[in-house]
Amino acid sequence: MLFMRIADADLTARARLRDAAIECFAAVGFDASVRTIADRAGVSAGLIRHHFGSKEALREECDQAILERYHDLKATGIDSPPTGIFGQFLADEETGVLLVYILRSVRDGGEPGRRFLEQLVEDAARTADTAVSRGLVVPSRDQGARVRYLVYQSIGAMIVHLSMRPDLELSDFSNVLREVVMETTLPTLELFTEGLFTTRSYLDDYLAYLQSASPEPATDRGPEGESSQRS
Amino acid sequence: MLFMRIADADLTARARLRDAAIECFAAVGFDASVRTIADRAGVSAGLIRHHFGSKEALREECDQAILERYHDLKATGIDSPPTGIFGQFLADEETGVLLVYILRSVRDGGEPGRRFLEQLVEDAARTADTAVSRGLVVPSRDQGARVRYLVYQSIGAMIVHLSMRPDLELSDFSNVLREVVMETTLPTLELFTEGLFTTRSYLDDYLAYLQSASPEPATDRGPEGESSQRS
DNA sequence: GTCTATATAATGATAGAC
DNA sequence: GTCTATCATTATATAGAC
Repeated sequence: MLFMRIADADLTARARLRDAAIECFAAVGFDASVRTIADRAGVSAGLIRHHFGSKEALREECDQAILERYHDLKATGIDSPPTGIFGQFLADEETGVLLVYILRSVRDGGEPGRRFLEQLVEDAARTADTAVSRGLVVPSRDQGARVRYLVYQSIGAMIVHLSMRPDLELSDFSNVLREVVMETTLPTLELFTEGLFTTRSYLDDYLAYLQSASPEPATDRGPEGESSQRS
Repeated sequence: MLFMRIADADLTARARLRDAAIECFAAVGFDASVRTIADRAGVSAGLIRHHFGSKEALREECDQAILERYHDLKATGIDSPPTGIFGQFLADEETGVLLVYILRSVRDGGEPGRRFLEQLVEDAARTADTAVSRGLVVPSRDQGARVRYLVYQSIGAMIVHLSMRPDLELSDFSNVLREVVMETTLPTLELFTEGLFTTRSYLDDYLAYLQSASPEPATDRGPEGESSQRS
């Protein structure tokens, strides 16, 4: 049996099935068959029906478990420097599985993925607002749009990385994530610190266009002008 | 027949099947059944085998066609201002299908997606190098890593948007893409123009860390210091 | 060239023995 | 609680008629 289990400890078969499902879903996606899941748990496929009723119900329980683990992680998490929004995920292998599970959910769409994504956006919004109010981050003319944009890009980039590694082995999760961070830290810091354009004209032109299009552009920023930093 | 075809003109049944497949793959993903494809083309499913041999072979032909269309589009394309790297895709409905097809390919991983992605990175690298040499974009300490990072994020963010819209109707493709651009233009321009951090310390600390870790950090940038802009 | 009908494989669901 | 065996469904692949 080549299980490579993370925690096949003395859990009830039900919990083992749930954890095995989480690992399978994270590793190969949600089209992992019930037989594969049962094999990983070391039990027979019929038990899935017996304990959960259906594969769909099993997945819902997995989603629930992941959401709880995410909240637990966030509760204990230090608010790390905003170097990419997800540096805190890189601790151990279990959090690696957690992140990959969420990435798969978002990638595959549907209600679970949407809920995870909205949760991430919500949390990031709080973090961003705090950072702005502390003067660490420049304010945006539309803070909500910016944070959503940043989350979509962070998550999306990781999804792309993930998609380039088909059928990831569970033991490789944290390694791959670390690798991604290694590759993206420098560009991220450069972009966040120095920007990309050498001229303001692209932005200013667009702002002028917005002004001309609608009378009240609904900004939540102060007076127009340079990127002021309020401490 | 509710076909909503884009170009069901006087094409040979083979070409119609291929175009129908492209549209189905873009609309619902690559697990679209051969029956669905045949229905959309207005022929029977057996013809797919007759003309292509297998669904996999059909997909390869679709990939090939998309790659050619992409190259054609890029050949005729003006090198637009780098407002996000893919503003040129937003023209008509056909290019919308093109982009969504590529997004699905990347999202689902595998060799086709990898090839598309590498193509995009390659092209973006040329564009970025030109922009840097023209003094429009600040140079990076690792241009290759930066452009890959930017492409992964752009594509990834669009994949996330796409995943939040399951079973997109073909006629909605360009609308959704336009919507995405509307939502992301301001944050993108802000970030590219003004950056995110109010301090250089995150970047400088990381650079110092890199220096201490390896003797020759292999930068392709000039002397250290402020973000110089050479015209 | 095109269609209808069928073979084969995989999957989730289910029933009943222990 | 757990397992084995089977059913029903769906998808692709295939064969043969027109």
